[in-house]
Amino acid sequence: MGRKRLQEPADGRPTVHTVAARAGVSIASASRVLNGVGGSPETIRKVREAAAEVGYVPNAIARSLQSQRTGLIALAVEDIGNPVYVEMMRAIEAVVASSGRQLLVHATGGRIDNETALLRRLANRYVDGMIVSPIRVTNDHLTALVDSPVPVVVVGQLDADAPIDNVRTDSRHGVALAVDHLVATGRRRIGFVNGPLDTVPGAARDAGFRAALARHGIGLDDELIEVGDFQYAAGRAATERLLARADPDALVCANDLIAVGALHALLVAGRRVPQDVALVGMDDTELARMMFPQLSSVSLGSAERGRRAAELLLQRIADATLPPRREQVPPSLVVRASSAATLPGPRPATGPAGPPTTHPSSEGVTA
Amino acid sequence: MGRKRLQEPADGRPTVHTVAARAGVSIASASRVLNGVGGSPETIRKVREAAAEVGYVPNAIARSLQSQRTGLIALAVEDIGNPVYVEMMRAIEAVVASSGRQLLVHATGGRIDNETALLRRLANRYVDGMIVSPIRVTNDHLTALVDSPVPVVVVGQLDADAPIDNVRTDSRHGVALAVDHLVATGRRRIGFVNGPLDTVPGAARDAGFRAALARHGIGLDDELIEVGDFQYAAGRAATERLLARADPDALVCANDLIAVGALHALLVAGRRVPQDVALVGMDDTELARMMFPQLSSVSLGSAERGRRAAELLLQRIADATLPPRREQVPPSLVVRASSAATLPGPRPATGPAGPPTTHPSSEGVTA
DNA sequence: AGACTCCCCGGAAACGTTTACAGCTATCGG
DNA sequence: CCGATAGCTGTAAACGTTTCCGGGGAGTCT
Repeated sequence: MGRKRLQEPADGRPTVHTVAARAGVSIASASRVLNGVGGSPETIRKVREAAAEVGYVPNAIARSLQSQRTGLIALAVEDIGNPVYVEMMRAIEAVVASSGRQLLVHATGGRIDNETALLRRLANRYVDGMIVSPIRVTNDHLTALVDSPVPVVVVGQLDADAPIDNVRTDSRHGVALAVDHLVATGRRRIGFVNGPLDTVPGAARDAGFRAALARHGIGLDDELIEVGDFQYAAGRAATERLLARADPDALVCANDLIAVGALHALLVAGRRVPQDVALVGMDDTELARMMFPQLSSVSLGSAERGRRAAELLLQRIADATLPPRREQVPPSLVVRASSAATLPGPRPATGPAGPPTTHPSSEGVTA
Repeated sequence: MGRKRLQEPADGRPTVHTVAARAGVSIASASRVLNGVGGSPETIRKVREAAAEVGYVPNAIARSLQSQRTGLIALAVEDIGNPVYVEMMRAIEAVVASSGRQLLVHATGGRIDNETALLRRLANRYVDGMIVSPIRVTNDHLTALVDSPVPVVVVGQLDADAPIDNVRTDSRHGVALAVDHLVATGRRRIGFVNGPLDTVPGAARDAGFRAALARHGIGLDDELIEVGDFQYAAGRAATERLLARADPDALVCANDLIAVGALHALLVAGRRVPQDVALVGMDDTELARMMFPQLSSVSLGSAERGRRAAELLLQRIADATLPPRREQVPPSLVVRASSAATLPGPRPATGPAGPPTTHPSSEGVTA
C-alpha cells in the first residue's frame, strides 16, 4: 500500500495518522474526534478505540506550531530563594494553572544583561507571555519590553509613560508605615538597612526612609544607614557594621531576608529584640513568622501583586488590543513581637503596639 | 509574483522565507547560513544582512518540531517553598543552563495524582527530560515512570530493581549521625519530630531513628516521637504537643523547616537551646544558618544530588541506550550552636561538639 | 417530489523549520 | 585538455497537528 506518508515514525510512537489508519478514517476525522468537535457516533467510537489501543498522545509541539501558542507562561525574578518571590510565584501559578497553562520560572540573578537576553529570546515564541519583576531597569530594558513580540507584564515600578501592563506597590509609603509605627512607640534613633541603591526598590526605600524621618522632624544621621544587597548574609554583615559605629533603638530593613540577618547580628551583639532594638522587616514573608521573636513586617502584597499580574497577562493574551493598564497594591504594616514593645519613654503608645511581652504567640495585627 | 507561499505571515513577523526572499536566495540557503553550516561568502553576507534588516528570530517551536527536541527540562518537586528544593533547583539549573537548555519547575504539592498526571502529560513531548523527587511512590507511579516516553531521573529512594536512573542519599544513616552526635554529647531523652510516615523520607527517617536508639541501647519512648508534615507550622505544632507530655533533652527533626518550627516552640516554652534541649535539623539548608542559635543539621547533599541528577539526565538524553544507573550521595552532619553544648553529664564530649558558647559565630564544623 | 439544509467526511494546505537529494559550476589532477 | 571532485545552491519532503473547503448523503420542508 503505497500510502503517501509513513504511518509509524521510526520512533514507534503513534501519531494521528496511526490512529486514523487503525480506525479506518481520515486524519481530519481523527483529529476532529480527538478534539471533541464533530464526528458521527460510529466514527467517534472507532477513533476513540483506536487511540486507546495504540496509546495515542497528541504531540504538543506540533499542535503549538499550528495554533501559534504554547500554553507556557514565563516568570523572571531575581532570586528564586527569596521567599517573597516564592509567594508571588505561588499566586501566579494558581492563576496560570487554572487557565490550563504552565509556568516556566527563570532566575536572573539581578544581572541586567541576563534579563535583556531573556527578553530577546522571548521573540522565539517559546512562551505565550511573561511576567518579569526587574530590580534594575535600563533604557535597553525598556525598549526590549516595549517591543516584545509576546505580552509582558511588569511587577514593580516603571516609568509612568511606559506603555506596559504594570502592577506595583508603593514601597516608599511602606517604609513610611514602618517609621510611623516605630516613632509612635517611642523610638527615635531609627536605623535603616537597605539593598543596593542602584536598584529600583533600593532607591525607593531609601527615599521613603529619608522622607519619613523628615516628616517626623527627626534629623537624618547617615551613621544609621547601611547598605548591602537583598540577601541574608549581606543584611547580617551590614547590621554588624552599623552596630559597630552607632546605637540604634530601632531598625527598618528593606526586606525580610535582610531583617533576619539583622536579627541575627543584633542577638549575637547581645541586644534584646524588641526591648533594646525594635525590628521591622519588609515583604511580610513566612520567614517573618518563623523567627523568634516573630518579625514585624511591611506587607507589600506580593501574592496579590502576583495574582493581579497573572490576570492582566491572561487578559492581554486574550486581547492584545487592550490599552496598557496599571494596578496598585497598597502596603500594610503587620506588627509582631519584634517591634511590639513600647519603649519606656516620654510618649505612651498610641499606635498599634502590642503588649511588651517577650514570649508572644500572637500572629500579628495589621495596622 | 505568484510565489507558492506567503512571504509575510499576517502576524508580520519575519520567517526564514522573508529573509530568503530579501536576500534573493532559497530558504535552504538562508537556513544553512543562519545555522552556520555552509554557504558562500557572498551568500552569507546577503543572508546575514537581510536577517538583520528584518530582525529575524527563528521560531523555536518549528525548530523543535523538526528536531524533535525542545531544550526544556522539567523538575517536579513537592514544595517550591522548601529551601532544600531551592538548593537542589539551583544546582540543577546550573547544569541545565550550561547545556543550553531551560528549566521548567513544577510544584506537585505532594499529591500523588498530580504527579502521575504530570508524568503522563510528559508523553506529549513538551520537555526533553524530567527530574522528579517524589515523596510518595505508588505502583501506578512506578509504571508511569518506567514507560515514560522521555528520559526521567528520580531523586530519592526507589525500589532496587526499578530500571530508572536514580540519585539517592541514605537518610536512615543521616538520622543515625544525628543521634550518635547527641548521644556522644550526653543526651539521652532524645525526641524525634517527623513528617508523614506514609512518605518515603518519613518512613526512612523513622526507621533510622528507631534503629539508632536501639544501637545505643536506649529504650524507645513513643511519647518522644511526634509526626506532622514537612512544614514549619506542623513542626511547631508537633513540638508543642511533644513538650506537653514529655521532657526531651534533645530533638531530631526530619527536616530544617520542622526544626525551625521546633526551635520556635522550644523558645516559646522557655527552654534554652542548646543548654536545655539540643536541636538537630536535616537537609542543612541556608535556613539552618539563619536561625539564632544556628541549627546543627544533617546535610543530605541536596545540591550535589541535584547536580548529579541533572548530569545523569543529560547523559541519558544524549544516549538513550545507557543502562539504568544509581548514584548515592552520603549524608554528613554539620554541627552548629543548637547542639554544640555538652550536657554537664557523666560522659565528657568525645564527639565533634563545639564549645558550649551561647553566642557562637562559627559557621559549623562537618562531622 | 424536488430543493434546500445540515452534517459528516476526506483531501490538502498550512504553521516554520531542517535536511536529503540532485544539479550546477569551478577547480584540480593527470 | 578532459574527467573527477568538491562546494554551493535550490527543490521538495518531512516533522505532527489543525482547519479550510468541497463533495456527498440523509433528512426536512414546501
